[in-house]
Amino acid sequence: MTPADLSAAIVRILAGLQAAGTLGAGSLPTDVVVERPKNREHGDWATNTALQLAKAFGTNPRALAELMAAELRGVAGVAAVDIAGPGFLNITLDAAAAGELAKTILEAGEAYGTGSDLAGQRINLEFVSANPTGPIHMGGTRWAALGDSLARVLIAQGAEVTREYYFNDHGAQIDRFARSLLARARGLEAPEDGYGGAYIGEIADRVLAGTADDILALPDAEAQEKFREYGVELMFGEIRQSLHDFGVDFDVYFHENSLYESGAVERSIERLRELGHIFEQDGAVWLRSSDFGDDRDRVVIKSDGDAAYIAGDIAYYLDKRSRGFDRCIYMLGADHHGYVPRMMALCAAFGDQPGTNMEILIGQLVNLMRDGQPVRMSKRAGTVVTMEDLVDAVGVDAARYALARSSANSQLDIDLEQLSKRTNDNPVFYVQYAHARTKQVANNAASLGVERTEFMPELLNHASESELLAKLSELPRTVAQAAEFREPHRVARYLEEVAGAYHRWYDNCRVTPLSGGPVESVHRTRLWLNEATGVVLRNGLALLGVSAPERM
RNA sequence: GCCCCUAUAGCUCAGGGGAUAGAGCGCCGCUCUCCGGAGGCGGAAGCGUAGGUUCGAAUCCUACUAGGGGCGCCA
Repeated sequence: MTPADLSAAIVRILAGLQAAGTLGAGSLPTDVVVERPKNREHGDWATNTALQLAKAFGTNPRALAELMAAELRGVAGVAAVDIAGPGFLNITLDAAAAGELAKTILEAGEAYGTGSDLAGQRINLEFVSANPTGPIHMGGTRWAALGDSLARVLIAQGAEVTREYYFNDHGAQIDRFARSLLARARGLEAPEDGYGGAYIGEIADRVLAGTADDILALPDAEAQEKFREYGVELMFGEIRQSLHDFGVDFDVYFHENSLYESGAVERSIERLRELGHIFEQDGAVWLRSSDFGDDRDRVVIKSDGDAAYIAGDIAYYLDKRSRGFDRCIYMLGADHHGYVPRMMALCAAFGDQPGTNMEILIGQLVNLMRDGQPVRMSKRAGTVVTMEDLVDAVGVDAARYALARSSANSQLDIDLEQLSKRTNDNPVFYVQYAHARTKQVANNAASLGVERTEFMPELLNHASESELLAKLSELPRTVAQAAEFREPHRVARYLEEVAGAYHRWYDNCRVTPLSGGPVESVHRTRLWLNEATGVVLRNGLALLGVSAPERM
């Protein structure tokens, strides 16, 4: 008996009451929320359904609660139903019905926690998309952790997800990058508007070492082109490697330049022109984005004939849609939030639904802190702190967990001291240790002959077992909400609660008998609960891309 | 000036209309004759301000204050 089972039972009861004429006409909910009450004196589960629906059914909350309670008491596994306050229903299960969950979880295994809310949806999830002009900095790192985890959560809800990286290999920033490489190779200062980190020297050296001809002997324009061609390739290789080492691999690395080479940019602008949303003024080509909620119109082709940045986005969006994606989710940094209205406008200009076909998530900035001061310098990049810096300092698990455990729309300060020097005082270790402990307990149980040969769920009746079971039952709902709200951090917070409940259970309920004592049914049954906790922690950590070690 | 995000414990953050607002860290106590004490138990400590909606607001709305970010024919 899980909260989901109770919820379904309540929906059936309401329908039954209405069919019997006991309730007036009123639209029935398809799902009601059943929650663990904060105060254990209020039972195992509680719902405020009667308070919320009474008005719609033309009755008062207390009366509706009475009707529902009478029916609920007849549901198998329900031990008691009380009505409290203005109309809360407090439900107590019998221990066996609650304990059954341990077996359910073990039978489901890796599938426990998955759902089908998003079944059939084809989602394109674009994140990171950092320019290949330098290493990935903290903003991109946060998106890598959060985006990859979101992808996993969406997949767990049945969506078909393509992780995509938009590779901006076209335009002025790349030119500056190439000029910077060339200048460094010639022993000159970086250009005024160029890039100056130590990595520029490294890349420049590798370009020189990797090309047979003496490209420094070429005229500037040709030499710069060589540095652009090979330098971008090398930089991008490094970015891919950093991401891979971070546990993030994209299904598609999309090259902006390909949109220009294939003519997709011209074709997409032509399409908008046919739809009547393009006009020309002052020698430039404009998108009438103000017709679609943007605060002004936007230049698509500049008066000098070059494409503006948005031209690539127009073509890219159309390309994603033509590849069959119902939803295109973009994860952007806070410094790009001003770009959102024009993106939504171009979506609408194509006749699509902003917010549905196109969804944009904005992530606030993240600061690395050390000794209470922001860390701004990176050895390699010169100015920004990179993904590699963070991983070097704290490791992949701690880095990903720290970045994924907070909501994207709050700014985040990450304390390197807490994550590195005192690693055992870190939330990720609290969770990972709980998982390792389930393994240790299982090993001890095996060596003492405790096996899962019998399962008597009514023996899981200690208060700490009730708490643990209740917490384990919430994984499916947590994952579903994380997917619905695009908030994978919910999974991390949930796991911390599971870990706490497990540690408390461990201190109260032994899986192995005291030395010399007989192995009893209760030990064998508790082993199921121990294993079920391991499954939940493992499945949850997997959604965050964090390892579940068997020992620490 | 306009737009976006944020304001909850000493710190970093959860809490998407419900009952006594939580976690980790830090601080003060306690806890091991038996599954790893990297644990557990107890304590001190908090919703920026002012209104509004509601039976009920940390949560929704408005104003204000404070912090961060953004407002190019840059990318």
